[in-house]
Amino acid sequence: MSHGHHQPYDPYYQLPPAAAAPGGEWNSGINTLFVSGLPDDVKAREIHNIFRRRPGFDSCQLKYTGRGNQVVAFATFFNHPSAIAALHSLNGVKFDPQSGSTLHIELARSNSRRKRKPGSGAYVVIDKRTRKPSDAHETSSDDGESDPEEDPEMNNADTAYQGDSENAKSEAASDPDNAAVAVNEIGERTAEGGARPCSTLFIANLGPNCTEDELKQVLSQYPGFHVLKIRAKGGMPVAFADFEEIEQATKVMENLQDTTLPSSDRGGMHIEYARSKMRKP
DNA sequence: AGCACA
Repeated sequence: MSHGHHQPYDPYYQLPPAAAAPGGEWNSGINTLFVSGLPDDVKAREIHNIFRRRPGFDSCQLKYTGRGNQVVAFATFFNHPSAIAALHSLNGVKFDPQSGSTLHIELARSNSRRKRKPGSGAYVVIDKRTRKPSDAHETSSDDGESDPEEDPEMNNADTAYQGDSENAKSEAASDPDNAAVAVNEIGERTAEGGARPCSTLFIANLGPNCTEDELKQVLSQYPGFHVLKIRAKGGMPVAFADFEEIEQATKVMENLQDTTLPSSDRGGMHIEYARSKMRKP
């Protein structure tokens, strides 16, 4: 098939605006997921149990919005790639087979500003529902374990509600001081490690336990991503990621350079252009 | 610094 677009090869060619994500930024500073599509009787514990096994998970909170019985949740990870990986693996998953409800997950518009208190519960409930006018303080219990018998079968250390009102401020929107960017502060120069631009990337400094799947989920958020191959070499895995266009590979290199995967025990990933393009499958 | 697959 012939591609509809054609652009001349030029090593100094600048990224076309069309290469940017539709809708704006490369939200590479966002570590928080916004979860909707939840049944109105969902429990924070259920949200927590879904996310807790995901690599890089930090904490989550369930929020009963005031509108209808709409319930949403926020899940916070230690870094952006972890959040993206969880997003990809959980988005669209059937949450309740009975009601047929399906998880809808997207990146939150800003990170949850709340840090989990050490030693306290890994999830939080915010209830803004209009129950009774007289009961304005809803879930506001003390910030200790207020309900130890929440779930006897899951009585690990992380099953304590803490309804505190300071959480109520962490909305999905409006948090400019935390919006975090530093997106692309590289020029259009095309000399990464001396290698010439290539639509295949070479990724090194991965942890020994990095899996192809983990990395793939991170990469697949970027347009043009094609194929990932991981190859272990002397104990240290390296990866090759192939993209449709050089410009797309460049974007990914810029955005993920030095970011640390949850599986990593070393520093962040080191990404360069591969010396040769990945062969066609 | 470490770059494979055909």
